[in-house]
Order: sequence, then C-alpha cells, then structure tokens
Amino acid sequence: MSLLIENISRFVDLDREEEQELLDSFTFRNFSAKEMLLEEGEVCKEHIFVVSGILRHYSIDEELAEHTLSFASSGWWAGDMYSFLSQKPGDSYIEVIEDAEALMQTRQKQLELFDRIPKLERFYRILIERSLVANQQRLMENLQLPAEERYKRFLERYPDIKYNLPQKDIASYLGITPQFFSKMKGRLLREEY
Amino acid sequence: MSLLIENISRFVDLDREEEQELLDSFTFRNFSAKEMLLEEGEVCKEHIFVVSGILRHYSIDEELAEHTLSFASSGWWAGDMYSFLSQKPGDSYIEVIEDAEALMQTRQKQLELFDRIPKLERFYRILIERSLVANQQRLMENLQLPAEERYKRFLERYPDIKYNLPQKDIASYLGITPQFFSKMKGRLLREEY
DNA sequence: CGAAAATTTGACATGACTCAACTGGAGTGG
DNA sequence: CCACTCCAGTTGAGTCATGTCAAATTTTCG
Repeated sequence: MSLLIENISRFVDLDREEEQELLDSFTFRNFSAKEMLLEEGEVCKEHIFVVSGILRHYSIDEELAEHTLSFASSGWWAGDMYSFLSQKPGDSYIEVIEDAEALMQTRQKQLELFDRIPKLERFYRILIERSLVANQQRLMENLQLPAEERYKRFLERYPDIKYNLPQKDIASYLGITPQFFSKMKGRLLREEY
Repeated sequence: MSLLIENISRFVDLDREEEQELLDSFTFRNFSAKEMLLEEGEVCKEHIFVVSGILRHYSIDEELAEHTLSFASSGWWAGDMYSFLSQKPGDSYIEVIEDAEALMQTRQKQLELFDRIPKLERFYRILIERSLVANQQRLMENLQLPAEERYKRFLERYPDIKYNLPQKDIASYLGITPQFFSKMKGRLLREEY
C-alpha cells in the first residue's frame, strides 16, 4: 500500500498524519481476471490506483469494434476521466486483464481531501498535467505514424506488460484490426534477420 | 482583459485583490497573422490565453508533413504543454492564423501564484482536467471514426472559427492530406442535395 | 498586376480492412 | 485425463479508404 505513498512523495512532501489521512480515503480491493470494473452507461465512481495486475480501459463503437484507451499496471492510475470528473454516465469499459489489487478513491473523498490538504490537490494537478502531455503525444503519434511505428512506441510505453497482453488488445490500442496486427508482427519478425 | 477573469470565475471565486494579482501576472501582447509564437527547439516559456484572433499549435514529422494539435480562439488557451510544464525545448510550433491579442503567463509566475492563491491552482487543475477529457475524446474519435465523421466532430468543436481556417490546416488537424480533404468536402457538398 | 500559395482534379498506388477458412491452445465437464 | 468447445491467432483473396504524384485552376496578397 505504500506504493501509493511512494508515488505521491515523488511530487509533494506529506507528514505522517497526512499520509494516514490519504490512505484512509482509499479502499483496497481485489479483482480477478475478466471482471468488469466499469461498463458503458455507469458512472465511474472511483479513481483507481493499481497496486498489482493489469487493467484495460476501452470503449466500443457502433460497429462493435473495441478501442483501447490505456492499460494500467502497478503504479498507474485508471478511470474514465470524463465520467469520474463529471460524475455522469460514461461510455467506456474497464476490465481486468490479469488478477489485480487496487486502491479506489471516490471523487467526493478526493475533493474533500483537496480542501483539507492543498498539497494533494497539487499532486493531482501534476498527475493530470502529465497525463495530458502523454495523451497529446499519443494523439500526435496516431496522426503522424503508420501502425508499425505506433507499435514500437507502444512497446516503449509498456515495457513491463507488453508480453502479458493479448494481441487483440494491443491491436485495439494501436487502432488496427487483430488480423492486420498479426500480419504486421509476422512481417516484423521476418525482417529481423 | 476581463475575459480572462470571466473565464476563471466560472470555476472559482476571486476577490478584487486576487483578480488584480492574477492580471498583474500576465503580459498583454499583440500578434499579427503568420507570426510564430513558438518554434521547434525552443522552450515554451508562456501559457497563452487568447483574447481575440486565432492561433494554431502543430508539429512537423520526418516527411515534413504538418499535424495540427489544436486551434485556439477567443477564450481558449494555447501552449506546448510538454515544453511549458517541463521548461525544456519542445518539438512543436505555434503560429498566428488571424491577428491576435493574447495574455501570456510564464510558468514561474504561474507557480508563484499557485503558492499564494490556492484557488488559482484549483482553477488550473480544473482547466487541465477538462483538456485531458477533450484530448481523450479526440484520441478515441481518431481511433474509431473515418475522416468524414472526424470532420463533423471538428465542425462541432470549432463552430466559431470553422470558416476562418485554411483547408490545409483543417486537413492536418483531421490527419488527412489536403488533397483528400478537398475531395471529401466536394463529396459532402454533392451529397447535401 | 504578378508571384506565391491554396485548392481542385485525375490517375494510380498502397496500407489497412473485411470476410472466410483454418489452426492451435486454454479451460471445462464428464 | 480425455474430449469438446471456444477463443485467439494466422493466413489468403479481394476491397476500400486514403495517399502520392502531377497538372490545372483559383485565391491571396504584396
């Protein structure tokens, strides 16, 4: 559980009491593979800090194709930001890819803490700033790069879990079909020699 | 200048003194069309609040193709977030599309104000939260939708300036070539009758 | 008015998709 | 522990969306 504290301490200094208050605002939960943490039409009530395991955040379009927005493993955050921030029903899904342990915080608890401990609002501001930068970079990658290059960036972004993910999920992250991904991978392997 | 105050007041309440301090932290500037506010390799020293006119934020890939990350008109913010937040050299450009007036704030001034007036850090947190949501939505649109649909979303996102932008810039925002954009637009016009 | 830039248009090329069939491994129940 | 089923992954043929190249035309602006 101190993984969370470590993470936050990289950006702001908390004293013992504040750390305790922070931890008390989270609920610890266990999830097993294939469980759904969020489905379309539901409100994303909690922001999720992943302690172990892997989550996937995705949405489904009119043609029933899935599109992965992000993966989250140890030390990363997950949540449908639109729904979590507005507390309105969202249109995305969060599923468990590998058995996971996570710390969950409701928006209300979060906002209370921001009032009580401004340093935590600062931490969150920094967290969101960084997410925004990462997202903008990914957007540019998608505009500029062909699938093959995007795959290489993906490998760099998720070095710890790249071998634990089903190919179809990687394909849906890259924005291509599983069939095309399979062919592309075959081509890359052949080219390596 | 009170456009800025109006904007901020939608999320936090400031008293006269705080408003003044906020305004003092910005510099007012005038720009004319085609001026560059930021070029590759430079540090994005200031966060920009557009009072009037239009800016475009873009980057250029290895094939020299431009990719527009965003447009900014009256009431919107602009800046290379990666560079502004880290104060390291960035890889993007900001140009003036239509003569503009803007308020500029350095990262240092901004951080000082966060310490002095926590409400402003809150405002900024909310601003970034919203940017993040908008960005994630655009990312999903790019993964899911064909160019034609993306164009419709673009029209909804920029209703005020959609007729003031060169087609090549719209194309580079959508992630397609100007030629293809031209053909697509022709097709859409013909279909309308 | 003239030069440069933006837009349009057409022929052709290609990256990525669809559909369909096949293979193989993981999980489940008998 | 086997047999069965069910996904995930692979592969091939044909197609479609979008790109490239090149030339003609229109617009912008000094």
